[in-house]
Amino acid sequence: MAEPAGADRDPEAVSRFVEQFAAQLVEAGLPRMPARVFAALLSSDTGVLTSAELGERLKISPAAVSGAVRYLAQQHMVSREREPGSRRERYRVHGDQWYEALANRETVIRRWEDGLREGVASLGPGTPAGRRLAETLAFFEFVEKEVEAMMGRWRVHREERFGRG
Amino acid sequence: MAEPAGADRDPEAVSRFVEQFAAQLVEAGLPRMPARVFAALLSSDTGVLTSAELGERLKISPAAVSGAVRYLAQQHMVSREREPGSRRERYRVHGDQWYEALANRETVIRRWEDGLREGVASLGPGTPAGRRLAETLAFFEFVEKEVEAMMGRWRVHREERFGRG
DNA sequence: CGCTTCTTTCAGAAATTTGTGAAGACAGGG
DNA sequence: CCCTGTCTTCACAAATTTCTGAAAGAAGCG
Repeated sequence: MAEPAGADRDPEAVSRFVEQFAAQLVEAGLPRMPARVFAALLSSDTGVLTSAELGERLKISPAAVSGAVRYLAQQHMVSREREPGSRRERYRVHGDQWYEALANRETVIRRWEDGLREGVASLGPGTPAGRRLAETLAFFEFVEKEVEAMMGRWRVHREERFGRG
Repeated sequence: MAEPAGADRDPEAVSRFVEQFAAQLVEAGLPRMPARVFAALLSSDTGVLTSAELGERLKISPAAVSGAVRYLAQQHMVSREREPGSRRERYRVHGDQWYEALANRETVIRRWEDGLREGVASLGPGTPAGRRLAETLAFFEFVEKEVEAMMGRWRVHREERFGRG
């Protein structure tokens, strides 16, 4: 029964999961290729794969891997490591950082807030519409603070439950 | 100086805001038409517009309005009301409900969780990959609980600051 | 210093998504 | 019971996005 450590167990099962989970990510707004690459990394044993491995498992061209990885790195969902002494690059899911990136989306929220502030100013803070926007803005500011606190609590919770990975 | 209540002040300013804020929403994953319709509602004085008004302000066809509104209603970001005694339909942003819909995304999170659970099972809970997925799953479960609590706090905070709208 | 291996960039083909016009459906009002 | 006004659905056209193959660009290694 034992698990031949190092090799993925049932490649088909893995693939099924990858595709299915990637589909969810797509539905949530992620572009397809990045979603697939990400899911593949997530379900790999080490959490690290090379460009070639990704291309092979997902049956996509090097170009597609390159594009997807760039996207994911920009979103801070993976990091790229240069294997010293080799031209190979390795991409890694940061075990405990990627979901912070997902959950935060700090930059995005900031831009929303900026947009809303402008809106309040230009529609007039005293108008009904202005007031509605101001309330929305307040909500995002609130969330921003809360999420930060929540992440702190998560780290504690996580450590209790999993030990620090 | 006063604000001619009822009429939007500077239609151009409103439009600028609508388009700019909609663009942010698009970037965050919302389809374009729904984003524009939503922004238009958000920046209207009453928070309620008819299909015709939307089409006129955004320069889009009735078909486009129909599609966008259906999408937004499914996401619980607007609600539709039938003006009794008229065939006109009115669409409303729920002042304080839409961001709950945004923040919750409960259904989405649930599906992610389901996907992850399957993944853990099929990759094997004892494998490194399985453990990674399990941790991710734990994270989402954690977030789900936290968000609920957060929303409670928000309602309190909101009431203090704005009175119950 | 040139060879080899891997990655990135670029232009185009293919597929998907998006919005329109036109026809159909539904509901009130005469 | 038909007419009118409003929303929805459908099929198609247009635009955008997405992925590939090919060529150029780095970086180690002999």
